[in-house]
Amino acid sequence: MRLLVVEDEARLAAALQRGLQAEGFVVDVASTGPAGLDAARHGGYDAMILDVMLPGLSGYELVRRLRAEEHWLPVLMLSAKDGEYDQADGLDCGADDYLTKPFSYVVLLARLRALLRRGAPERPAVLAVGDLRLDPARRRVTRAENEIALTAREFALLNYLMRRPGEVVSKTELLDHVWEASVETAPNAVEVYVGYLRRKIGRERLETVRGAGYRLAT
Amino acid sequence: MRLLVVEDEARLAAALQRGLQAEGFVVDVASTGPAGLDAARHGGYDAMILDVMLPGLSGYELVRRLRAEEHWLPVLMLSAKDGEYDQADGLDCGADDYLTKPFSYVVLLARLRALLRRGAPERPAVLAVGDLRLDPARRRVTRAENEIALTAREFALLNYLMRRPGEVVSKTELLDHVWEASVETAPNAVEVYVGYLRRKIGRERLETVRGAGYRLAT
DNA sequence: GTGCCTGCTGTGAGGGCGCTGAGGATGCAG
DNA sequence: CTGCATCCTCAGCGCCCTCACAGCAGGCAC
Repeated sequence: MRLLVVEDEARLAAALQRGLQAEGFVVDVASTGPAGLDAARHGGYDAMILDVMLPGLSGYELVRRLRAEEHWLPVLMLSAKDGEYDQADGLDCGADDYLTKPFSYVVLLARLRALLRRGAPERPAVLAVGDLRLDPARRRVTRAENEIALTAREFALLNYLMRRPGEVVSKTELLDHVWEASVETAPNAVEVYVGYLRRKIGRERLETVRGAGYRLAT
Repeated sequence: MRLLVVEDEARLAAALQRGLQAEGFVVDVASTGPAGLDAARHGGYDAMILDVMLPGLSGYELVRRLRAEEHWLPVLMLSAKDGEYDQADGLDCGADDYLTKPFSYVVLLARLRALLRRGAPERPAVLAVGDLRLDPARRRVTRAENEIALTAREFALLNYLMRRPGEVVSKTELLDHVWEASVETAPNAVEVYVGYLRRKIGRERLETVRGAGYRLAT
């Protein structure tokens, strides 16, 4: 986990760096607004801790520019309670969370972890066969990184086949599981939808086993 | 551990103070709403025990204001069972736990310790998806820094969707979580409110997945 | 080659699904 | 009470999905 700390007060910056490194983070520090913006743009960080009062460019303005450029890096903002700035501004300009100085280190860590957890949602439930990927939760299918649009029935069919890669699945089994058991559907419907699927995921990925059923090539 | 007790009934306040001090806590007492709010703002307490019925400012309102000012002090609320107030309201306005009078002192202590163990609650300060931001505590939504006015239902719907960005959420799931489970609501209501939301947050942000549900674009 | 069977696909009808405008019901503020 | 906001139902509409049908292609047995 890589963090960027943008803070001009040297002692606080050093303390944060040391503390966060002790927690196992990789921490870079920038001490001016422009330097921070540059680092955030190019650095591939997982989150940024950002002071409001900075030389050269305020923290608000920094986030605003970052967001304007379509960077959605999670930002935890540190704002001084007194003075003209207030927390509402911090949120409105695009920060994800904020903390008022003085803050407890434990709280900072908790908020930071919450931010990171949100930032990188783990989704292990993705089916993959060859270069085909199917994400049931997002209802998304990609082939070699390209998204493929499927109808509900097509998706259900592919979903079933991808859970049995390499196996031959009979037409009646598909009718039972992909179609409602209640209504009688002609077996030809399966052939039709296999056809649709082939056009979208690639003809060769879905083999016909004559007299037996279909097999998803691994 | 420093505690703030906000309770206008003198005998109960005194009893609490004595009991909790015996447990090793440092206990301050405020006897009106405004005094309690002031103390909570500036006192650096680890938790607050708060009566609902207070002169000057109700407990609900007190917590609401506290949260609006971004103070996340753990709050244990004491509500009278009868009367117009109920527990749901207490939770909705930002309390962390509640107890109905009359309560056992042992239970109060247990709940209090649980609250303190949890510590400074890591609140999802802001949900962010793209340039959309939703602040549950303040009930505010902004898009690219512009505030968007939402009705209660619209807000609840967006709130739920923003916790599952990119995932497809079915209409029945939305009915279960955004609408009251008790009353039967037509699935069409979801469609209607999705329509309202789209007009406010941008048509393209809320995709329809035919036959499956809706997805908030990431 | 001929006949048969299995599977493929273009076409088109039917209908399910989702969107929207209108309006009634309810609650709240003035 | 009046006016307004919100919630939700209803009905109509349009589109896309679904699937039956029928003709065609290709494999297999003889």
